[in-house]
Amino acid sequence: MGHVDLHSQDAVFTRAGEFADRDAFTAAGWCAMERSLEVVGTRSAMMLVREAFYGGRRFDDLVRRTGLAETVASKRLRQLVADGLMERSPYREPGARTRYEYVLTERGRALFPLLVALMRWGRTIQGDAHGGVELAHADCGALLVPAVRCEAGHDVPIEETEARLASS
Amino acid sequence: MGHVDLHSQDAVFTRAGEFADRDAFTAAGWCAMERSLEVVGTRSAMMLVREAFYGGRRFDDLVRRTGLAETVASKRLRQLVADGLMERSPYREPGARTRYEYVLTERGRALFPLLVALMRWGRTIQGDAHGGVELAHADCGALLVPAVRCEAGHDVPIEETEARLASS
DNA sequence: CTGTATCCCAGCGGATACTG
DNA sequence: CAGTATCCGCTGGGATACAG
Repeated sequence: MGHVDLHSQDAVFTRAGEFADRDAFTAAGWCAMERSLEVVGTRSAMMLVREAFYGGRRFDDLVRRTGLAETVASKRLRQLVADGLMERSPYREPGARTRYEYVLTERGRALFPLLVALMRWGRTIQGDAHGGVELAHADCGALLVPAVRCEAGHDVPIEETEARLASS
Repeated sequence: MGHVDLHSQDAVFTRAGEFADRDAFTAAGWCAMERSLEVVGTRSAMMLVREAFYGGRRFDDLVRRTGLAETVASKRLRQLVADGLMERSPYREPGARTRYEYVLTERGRALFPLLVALMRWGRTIQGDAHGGVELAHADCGALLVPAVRCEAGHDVPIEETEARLASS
């Protein structure tokens, strides 16, 4: 491999430590990404989470505003509750009978960057000739964009990203 | 709606303009998020993109390192190319015969924040008792985290997020 | 080595009908 | 209003076999 990169301008992650061995990954087993996809990898799951971020709480609202079939919404909500992304709790408005509401848990709210990333990336495809909902900073009106930082606070571009096996 | 929020501590997006009308969304049609999910909403798509970020290029590598069946990888790669996330181009190492390689396009590389969000969120579920691959800042070694900013550069928490209908 | 063709199964999502 | 039960088509993904 004398001339390693024919396309060195195409930035990819660097590989550190054992992971520099190409096949080490196979031994690493399930990636954290796949675990995420097991939980929120379906259209219905993300749509319900999105509506929850928009403030939807009641079953009927979630169904109507996602456009999902009731059966699908029902099953998915149950799973989202089981997975700890939402909580189903009873509440009663004064004078009304008891209802149930679905609210995002902390784990569910942790999907905020994921939601922003999905919505923003979707805007870039198929032109911008669409209506649709967009997310903005309430204080200044500018559109939201997903970013990548490290825990030390630096902005991290792709070229400075290192993939390695977790110490664990 | 005198007492609006029973749970004002549960941060959700505020709704601006027409979108304050709950049913305006239905008229807004497909959300950009759903378009994203149409393209990268499958396990195989994101796994192939992930491997491409790790530097995988050849069909054989992508298959082995994702663990996907060849048939699935083949079909998915073709679709990723059709969707403009990857490019398939011939190249030849000196003395070897022509091969093909798959490289991320700019649009594919724009999935970087999405990948980080998925990998990071996946770590938070099912404990941290796992090996697996983690992403870090090569310069300082700290782990990557997804963030949300606005185009004006402010960090934006959920409470300062506003959902509105795109002007278009 | 880099795929494609075919067959198969499981899961997602919708339609319809029915309960509390 | 807030679901559940049942059925059914479509697609994602794997196994096997084959081709350039």
